[in-house]
Amino acid sequence: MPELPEVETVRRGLMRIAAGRQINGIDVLYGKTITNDVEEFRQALIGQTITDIDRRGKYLLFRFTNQLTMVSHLRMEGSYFNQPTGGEVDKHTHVIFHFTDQTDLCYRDTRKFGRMTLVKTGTENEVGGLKTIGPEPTEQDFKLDYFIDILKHSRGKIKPFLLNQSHVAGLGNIYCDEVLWMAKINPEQPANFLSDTQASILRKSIISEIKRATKLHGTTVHTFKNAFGNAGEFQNELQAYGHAGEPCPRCGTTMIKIKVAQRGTTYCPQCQPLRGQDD
DNA sequence: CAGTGCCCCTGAGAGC
DNA sequence: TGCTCTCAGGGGCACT
Repeated sequence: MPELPEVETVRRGLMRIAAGRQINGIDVLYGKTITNDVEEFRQALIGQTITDIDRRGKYLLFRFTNQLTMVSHLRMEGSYFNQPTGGEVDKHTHVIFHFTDQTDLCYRDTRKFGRMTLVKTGTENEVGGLKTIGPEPTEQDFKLDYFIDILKHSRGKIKPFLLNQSHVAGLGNIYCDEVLWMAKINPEQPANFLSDTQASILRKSIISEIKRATKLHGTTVHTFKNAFGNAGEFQNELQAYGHAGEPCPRCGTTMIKIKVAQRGTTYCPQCQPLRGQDD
């Protein structure tokens, strides 16, 4: 499930296999992947060249000549890879961009959740979740004052709060469990019960964890592969996610798994106790 | 407006 | 063996 570090890894791969290439044909094998009219999408892009690939949160932004931007979200299992034109096409490949250099950029997505939307460059912030997306989880963009302020105004649980991309961009289920474990915060803690100290520690954990995971090319669980078909290395670094029933690396207590807002959630009941407002 | 819950999808794995 | 059921989950959307 690509989260920010995985999407950034994909972006870097795409810069090498797609940037600078000119499109001379597009096959759309599963129409729902494209939210535009499929024929208009194809006609608008044929003849265009990919000039750059940017990222905002978990969204990829393919920049084309002719002032066009394709917003691509991988959701659960979307992936890109390249191969020589005419290569084999499996049943989960839904979109193929043919380049003039006789290579293809293929989009594969087993669960068909991923979406692509073509818009005029400059209007991409009106597409889906980009309308309300929060700051990037970096030292410069994700300010402590801002974080403390939005926490105080939310009575919901901290885990779904962090999964909400309008609060801070890029966190998914895996990194949420990791940063809450690092910061010793219970996933069901109401957001407005966090102390300023906890908020500060949590913010630091988010920034450092995303940075560290990006450096290690993301986490490979299930099927995530980067644009070169390689796995990330960060799965070896996970402390909480996927470790239910095992001893907490910090205190040895058995980690437990519960459901929070429909999401599987692993945490240490000893290190991450539920606290009241005055604790 | 904030929060909740359903839905989109398929494959893996469990249970019978 | 083979069927059915459950689970995995990001984000859009309807609803409270």
